[in-house]
Amino acid sequence: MSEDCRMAGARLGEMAELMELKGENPFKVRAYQNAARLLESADLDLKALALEDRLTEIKGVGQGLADKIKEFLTTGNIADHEALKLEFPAGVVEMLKVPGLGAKKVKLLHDALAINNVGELEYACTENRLLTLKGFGEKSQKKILDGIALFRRHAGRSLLSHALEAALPLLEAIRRNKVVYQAELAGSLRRRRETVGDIDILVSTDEAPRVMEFVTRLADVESVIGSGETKTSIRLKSGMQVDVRAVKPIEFPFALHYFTGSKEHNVAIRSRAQAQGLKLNEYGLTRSADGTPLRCLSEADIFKVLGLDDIPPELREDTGEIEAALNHSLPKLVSADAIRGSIHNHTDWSDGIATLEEMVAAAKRIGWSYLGISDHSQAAGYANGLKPDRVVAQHALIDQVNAMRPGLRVLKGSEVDILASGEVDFDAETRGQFDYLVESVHSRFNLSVEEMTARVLKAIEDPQVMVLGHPSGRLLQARDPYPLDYERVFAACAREGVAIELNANPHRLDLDWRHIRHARDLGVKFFINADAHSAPGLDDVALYGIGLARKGWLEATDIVNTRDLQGVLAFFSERRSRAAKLRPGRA
DNA sequence: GCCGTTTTCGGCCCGACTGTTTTCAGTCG
Repeated sequence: MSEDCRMAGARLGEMAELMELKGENPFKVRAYQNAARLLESADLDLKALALEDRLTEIKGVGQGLADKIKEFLTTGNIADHEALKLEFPAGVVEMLKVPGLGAKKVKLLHDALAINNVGELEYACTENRLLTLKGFGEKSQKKILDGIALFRRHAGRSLLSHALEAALPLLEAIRRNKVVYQAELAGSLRRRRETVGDIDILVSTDEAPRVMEFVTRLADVESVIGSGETKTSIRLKSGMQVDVRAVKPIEFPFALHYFTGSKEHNVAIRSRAQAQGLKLNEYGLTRSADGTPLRCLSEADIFKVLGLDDIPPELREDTGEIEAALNHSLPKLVSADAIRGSIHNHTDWSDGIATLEEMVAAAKRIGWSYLGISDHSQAAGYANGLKPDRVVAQHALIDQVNAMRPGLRVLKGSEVDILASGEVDFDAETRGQFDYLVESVHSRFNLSVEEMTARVLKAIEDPQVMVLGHPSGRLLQARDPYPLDYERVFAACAREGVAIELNANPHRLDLDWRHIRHARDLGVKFFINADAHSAPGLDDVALYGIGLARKGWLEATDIVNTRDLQGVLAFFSERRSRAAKLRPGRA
């Protein structure tokens, strides 16, 4: 049922893009965007609501949109949407993804220069054809070329979350096939990389051709790229490519290790095997001298034969995991059941879609013992940030909820903007009313590395700041991280007792796992936070945040929100006393 | 197209930044 919701939302979103290109009333476009965003992150039984004529009870859905949704539910299409698609080729819509290009400019490029896709746009830039257009100069042409380069770097890859959502149902379907003994995800998906190029599924069976045949007939398949006896590549309707490989049961552990990668990890492992007089490939592990196969029933067995501890897939990036496995110093990686709460979450008081009570109920369902509410601060006008009077009102509500003993403790927080000056939003008195602050950069991304670092370092000094939120500011496939001297920021966080956030939103996954270990080695502690803007958003901690922490080699003790409520409050007071010692006399 | 202690029309967030202009349009968050 939530699938209907997501798909209807996606359709309305596409319609909004097309209407924007067409130059429709911007407020009408926004109405479609709002409804799309809401539907895509909500979990409503649309069919039931439609049947009872109650679609208009959804906030932001009036009679017009209700009719469109109903049309989609009954016919699978929306006539207006089909008509709009005829007006603009898909390549024109794609140009909207180039940073710096909006609907107006794309339409002008399409109308005046007959540019139909990103490739033609790039060519037109190199021919200086944009310069003839009103409102375009050399700098904008250069900016568009840079934007295309960024767009290209991400093309063909998918977010981990999208890939997992597509892969898990396929995996289940394959596992249900009775000639399949075992099936697992492999590749970068199994290693929980933040983006993946394709979905790899490995199958153990004695009847490979039957499995291959079965795979080509799965529901979501758009086309079969290729299909042989043991390997089939398909393209899903979503555009994602899936490679399914079938091996014999005895080969499965070796193939699983091989196809999980990374390539770099495999090279290092194979050379280690070679040095021991062994040969490792996707079919087995044999003695080089006489070809005698060594039996392994699991990946752990393979590592054991090579004198190594079992290396979790997330660590297989050839960044020291093999040495650690040799020295028995691999970390005992954190798991989802260790998490006791999340302290960076939004409600409909700012830009979330769920009420505070709904968020609390969802957190309770997960089994958390505390939930921090951290709506945006006043400077975040675009996100409906709270002014001091609304802070007071929200705190009264939180007191009320806590007084009703909801089964967990609601903490009073705020995601405060780090202003361009490095000041933290709100006056000191208002800041003092919170249990804690998560501070984040949301504006002025184009500072130099010195300016940005100075800005963040200054903001860390506020004694109420407990967490540095999404430290790099990156949006996967959409926005590069802003320049920041991580070394100095990590050192300052360690000294101040300020934790660094591992933002579990699948579009962020920030701090990047490549930096996490270094921060930990400098003494930094972490929060894995949902940054939820809806009730289901809280699940991102378990779905994606844990994978991020594991890729960063973290154990439960590195992560503050594995502690109970008292432990988290103790972390806050420790932070305050450190700030007081570092800057005696300041509030 | 949605919404209503401003309720059936008229507003819907709005300021900063950029590149282009010479007072502004488009994009972004």
